[in-house]
Amino acid sequence: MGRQPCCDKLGVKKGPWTAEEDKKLINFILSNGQCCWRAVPKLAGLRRCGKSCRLRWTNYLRPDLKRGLLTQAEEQLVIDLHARLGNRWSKIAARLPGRTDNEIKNHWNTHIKKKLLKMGIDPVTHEPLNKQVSSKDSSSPAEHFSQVNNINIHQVEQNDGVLNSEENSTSSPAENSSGEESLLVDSICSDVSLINSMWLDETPLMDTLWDNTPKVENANNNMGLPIGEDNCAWLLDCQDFGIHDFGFNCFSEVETNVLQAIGMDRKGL
DNA sequence: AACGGTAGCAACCGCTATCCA
DNA sequence: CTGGATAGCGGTTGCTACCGT
Repeated sequence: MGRQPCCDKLGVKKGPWTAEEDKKLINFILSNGQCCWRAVPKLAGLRRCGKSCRLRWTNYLRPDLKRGLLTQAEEQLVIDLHARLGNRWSKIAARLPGRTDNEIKNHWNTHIKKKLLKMGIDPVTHEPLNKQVSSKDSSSPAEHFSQVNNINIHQVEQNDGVLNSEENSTSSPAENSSGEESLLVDSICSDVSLINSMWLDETPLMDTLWDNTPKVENANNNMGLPIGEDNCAWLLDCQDFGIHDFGFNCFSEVETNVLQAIGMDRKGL
C-alpha cells in the first residue's frame, strides 16, 4: 500500500487558477487565516487539493510578495547564497523578502544559470569552468558576477543607498530600489555567523514581515495584514495578477475600507 | 500570415520533515 | 517509540507568450 493521496483525486481540479478561485481563496484566508490546508478547499468552496491551495497562496496570492523580475542586487544575493547553500531555495528565499522559493528557483533556472554559464562560471559549483580564469581572477564568483554586470556590491550600497526610504531620504525610491538587497548581500556575505546560522533552522526574516495568522480581532485596524508602505504594495499590484478581474467585492466592508484608506480607491476600484 | 522553436513561469508530483496522538 | 497526518521543499512538467524565419 502506498501513501494516501493528500486529497481525493476524484473531482479535484488541476491546472491554472481562475480569478474566481483566487477570489475564494483570498476571501477564505483573509477571514480565517492559514490553517489546516487540507480543510481549506472544502471550507473555501474550492475543488482543489489543499496542497494546491497552499502553493497558490504562498507563490502567488500572498500579500507580501513582490512582483516582477529580480533586481541585479537580488540576483547577486541569490548567487552568493546559492554558492553557500546550494539548491536550498526556501532558505535563499527567506533572505529575500517578498520573493518565493519557486520564483527564485525559476529565475535561477531561466536567467542566472545562463548568465553564469555565459561568464564561464559553473552554476553548480560556482567555480570557473576554465581553471585558467580562476588562477587569474581571484575574486569570488559573486564578485565576478558583479564585475561582469558592472555592479559592485559595495558601490551599489553606496550609490543606491538603503531601500528603506524612511531611513534614507537622500535618494529617491527609484534610485535605491536595490539598496536593501545590496545591504543584505554585504551583511550576509561578511557575517560568518549568519551564514552558519542559516544552516540551522533559525527563524527566517520573512517571518517578521508576514504574520501567518491574520489577527481577525484587529480587523478594524489592519485586518491582520502587514499594511505599511512596503506591505501594501501587493494591493497596488493586485491588478497585475488578476484581482481586478473580479474586483474587490471579495473583500468585506471592513477590508474595503482599509483598501480605500491606503489608496486603493485611486483607480476607482 | 503561418509556423516552429524557445523562454519563462505557474503548477504539479513525489519525497522528506515535523507534529501529535 | 511508532505510525499516521500534514506541511514544506525541490525537481519537473506543461502551458503560453514571444520571437525569428
